[in-house]
Amino acid sequence: MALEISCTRAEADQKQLMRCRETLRMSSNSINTIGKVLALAGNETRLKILFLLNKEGELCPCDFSDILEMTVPAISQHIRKMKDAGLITSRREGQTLYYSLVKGQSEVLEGIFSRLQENKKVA
Amino acid sequence: MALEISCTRAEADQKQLMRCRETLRMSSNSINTIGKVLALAGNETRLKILFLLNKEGELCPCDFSDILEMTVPAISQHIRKMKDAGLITSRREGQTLYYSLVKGQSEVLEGIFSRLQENKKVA
DNA sequence: TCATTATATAAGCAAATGCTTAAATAAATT
DNA sequence: AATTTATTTAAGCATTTGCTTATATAATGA
Repeated sequence: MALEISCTRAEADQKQLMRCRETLRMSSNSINTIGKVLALAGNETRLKILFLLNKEGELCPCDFSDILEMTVPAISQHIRKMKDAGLITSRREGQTLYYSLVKGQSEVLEGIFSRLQENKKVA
Repeated sequence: MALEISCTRAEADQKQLMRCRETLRMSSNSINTIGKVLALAGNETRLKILFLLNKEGELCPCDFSDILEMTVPAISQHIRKMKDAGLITSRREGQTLYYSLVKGQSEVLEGIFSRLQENKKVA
């Protein structure tokens, strides 16, 4: 891909194109960070896990396996991704690992949860 | 996968498991809808497109191709997914198609944009 | 009408994703 | 120490995703 500005439309607003590039450059860190959170939450299984953790406080992989009717390894692999991203954390009690949300880690997620809980139109 | 409750932990809270299932059942439509939006916005290219549309009002595929340094077909395919999902719409002016956000269609997205614009910690 | 421009669509392919099953860890119980 | 339980990790595989290139459609202008 060429790097120079190349949109050939007669109406193309070169200043707008430059401004857009600058906007993205300025926000690139935020976009990258938020994009990762959205990609994680964009999987239905993970969204359910996050939503339930928000509502119940903490749950273990075995619980999720029951609730979501999925194998424990499948759950465990989803959990790992979210833990790696710093969205959730764990506490051990005997053999059981209780997972919970890392609070204040994602205001975007918290906004989503509030919408889901209110059971409003959420699109 | 078995359908009955099967978590065998001594501490397993059967009422909690039932409550979680009921919660998911109640919110399943919302979860499904929001999950699709998050999956779309969870791609960095699409997130940038949505972000720029929010900021600039409307832009055409050619603009995005320039700004994001990607081929027009690549852009066009991302746009299609978001249009199919009802997140964006288009207006024709001669040969050019101007795309814009469908307002009020996703409050979740709007929340994300406001965070990005403020350039705050967004995780 | 023919060429040009803007966009979309389709086919092909490499990479990423999300499951499965089997094996490894770790803690509790016997 | 050996067994059971909870969880993780790893390997394998089918599906999905997101690009590429080539082709189709649609509008403009010579």
